[in-house]
Amino acid sequence: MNHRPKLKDIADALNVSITTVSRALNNKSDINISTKQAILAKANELNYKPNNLALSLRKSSSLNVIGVIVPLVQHYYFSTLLNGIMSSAHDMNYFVLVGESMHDSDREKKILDDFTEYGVSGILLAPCKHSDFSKNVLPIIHRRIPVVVMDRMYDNYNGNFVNTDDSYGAFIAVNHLIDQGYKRIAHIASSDSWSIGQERLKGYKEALTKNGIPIDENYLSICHFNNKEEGAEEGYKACHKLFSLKEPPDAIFSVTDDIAIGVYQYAKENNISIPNDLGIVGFSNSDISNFLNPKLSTLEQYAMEMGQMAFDFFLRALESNGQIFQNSFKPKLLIRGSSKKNNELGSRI
Amino acid sequence: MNHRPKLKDIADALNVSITTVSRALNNKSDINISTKQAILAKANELNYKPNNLALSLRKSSSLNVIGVIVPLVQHYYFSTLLNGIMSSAHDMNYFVLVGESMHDSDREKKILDDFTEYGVSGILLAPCKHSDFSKNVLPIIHRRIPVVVMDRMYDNYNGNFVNTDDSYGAFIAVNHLIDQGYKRIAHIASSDSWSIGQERLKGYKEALTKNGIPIDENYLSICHFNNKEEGAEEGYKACHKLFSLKEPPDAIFSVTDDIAIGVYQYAKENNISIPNDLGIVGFSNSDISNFLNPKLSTLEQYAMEMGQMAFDFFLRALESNGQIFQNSFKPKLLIRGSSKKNNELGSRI
DNA sequence: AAATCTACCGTTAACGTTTACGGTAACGTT
DNA sequence: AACGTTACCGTAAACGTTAACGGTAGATTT
Repeated sequence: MNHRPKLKDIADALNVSITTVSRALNNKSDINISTKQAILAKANELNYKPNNLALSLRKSSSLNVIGVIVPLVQHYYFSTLLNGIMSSAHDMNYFVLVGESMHDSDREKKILDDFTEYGVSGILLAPCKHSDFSKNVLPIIHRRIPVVVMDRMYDNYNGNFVNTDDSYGAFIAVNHLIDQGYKRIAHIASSDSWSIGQERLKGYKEALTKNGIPIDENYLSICHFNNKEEGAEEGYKACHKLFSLKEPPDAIFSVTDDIAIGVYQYAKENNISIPNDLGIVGFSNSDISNFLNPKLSTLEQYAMEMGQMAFDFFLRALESNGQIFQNSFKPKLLIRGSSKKNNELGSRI
Repeated sequence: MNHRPKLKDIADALNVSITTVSRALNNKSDINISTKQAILAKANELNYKPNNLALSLRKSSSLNVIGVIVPLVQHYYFSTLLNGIMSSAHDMNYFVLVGESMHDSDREKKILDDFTEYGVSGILLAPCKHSDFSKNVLPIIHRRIPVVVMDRMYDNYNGNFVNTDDSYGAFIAVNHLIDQGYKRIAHIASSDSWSIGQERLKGYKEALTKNGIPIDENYLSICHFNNKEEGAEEGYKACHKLFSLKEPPDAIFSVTDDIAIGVYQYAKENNISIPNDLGIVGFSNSDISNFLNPKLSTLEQYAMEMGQMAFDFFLRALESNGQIFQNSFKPKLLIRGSSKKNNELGSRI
């Protein structure tokens, strides 16, 4: 007879009521110190563990469970984010339900609804492209379930979030290219209207104007992302367009690392030398950026720290009532081989 | 009033008992067809959704929830595996709890215990290195919770599993190198006693002997993995050792792509040309393998399909009683630039 | 006409826990 | 002696659902 011990087992063994046992284990008052100790000892002896399912039903919300939604776990950035969330969650004894929106807003909504129906105590969401805020997220906020939005930002959103200071990142990246002596700096941007792309574009322009360089719309090449996260092809096309100009750029700030890969391909096929003929800086510090040749300069986004903070924000939002937590991480410029124009010292530094 | 509708709401609205409503919604017998229809209509009108928490308590196991444990989500192979699992789970309306063992057996055990305590209806486990089967997994199997082991195999394990036919993969890889005309083929192996490394070593040896090539123990370089999944350094060292031989190898079959990266680094620093001076084949088709220069020949492991099948096995194990499901995926050799010795036609084919 | 069967439905207990409420005994206060 | 207070503990209801069991009315069989 090997069933899992419950309150009744302890109660029967000590001839007390279930309620008393519950009181002892939950540090409630109205209990004698010696009974309490006896109960605790017995609980320990029987290796009692509270039944989460019963607790969840009682509290009518899944205890210690959060839901996390990302567009795609395979993307290094998101898996790093997930890693950060899960490590914090594990420390705090939280379970993590994971769902993938696959960059489909309807699927995202379905998962969000499933999660709330399941009774998660909070939701951490990295929205997909074209995610519909009022349709997908608002109903959940109205249910008073803590939500932390990560990475992408909704327009006029003023709830909990953690994200990257994209315009700052773009600014220091372009500034760096200017410092290196590049003169005609292009930007391969993203077509969608999401804040990320817009902010990076903004930072790009700010850096140019601050350095007294006029903004040339010809040096703006827009990438139309499909939903499969395959930026390389788009980067290739965009690069081709830029090099069809009478005066092609001598540097590119690419809105993502993926797109930069396409630039590498174009450069290789057309004997354009990186970084001498063309400097390039990406965004994200994807794992691949380190294995390109030369290594791609890029912006570290602290995805793991973002994940940890997102979980922390969730916890704090759960406890405080209605307080709002927000943070933008300043990305860090990683200067590698792809953007060092005057590299007399070689790449061994 | 805006609370979530329950059986009682439907029952009250139609003046029937809760049980009758339950019967109607669950396609049970002992119910009049017209009452049933009325109930279904009402349920639809009120947008009734069953309460998972209550159901879970009743059945004393979390309904439609599985637990998945991988060593590290950031690893492309595991996130792809996860992706496969989650897509199938989503189709079948299952929730997926995810945990990371971080290649720590004790942590793995903790998560496994947490999952079973939580009441998941099944567990999909990609064991960490040095995972302790009898300590971590056996107790769960004894609880009759369906377990599917993925990727790594335990010694003498005869439960449900999906994995890769590693010896086969190694065999065709080495065979390919021989076909290309490489003569002195080394193997950078893994030190741990896990089946994966052993099987790949076995396949390596089989290919050599089948082609009448004697096995030279000097061409066996063992890598000592740490737990951080950083194979590149180890690969570098192993490669250094091999090239200190009087007669260095002209080809390397590397037990993983990560290790192959270290070989690339060594080759670059020592002006060894890949694939002309040194052919190399990796294992896993990691995302990076495609961005190395030249592209790394490697073995596709079908991680996504493995994940999908693992979930399918779980479902079938849940329904059938005690039946066991097993499958080994034959990996596919992806011949890329790193192993084409006689590439007169260039790499444009 | 009595007995049996069938179709339909409700009552009740159960899953394991928490909590509002009530109760008892001992003690102190008027 | 009557009352109030305190410390401790148990009873019962509740969370939302399912399932064993029983019951009733009508139809069918003996």
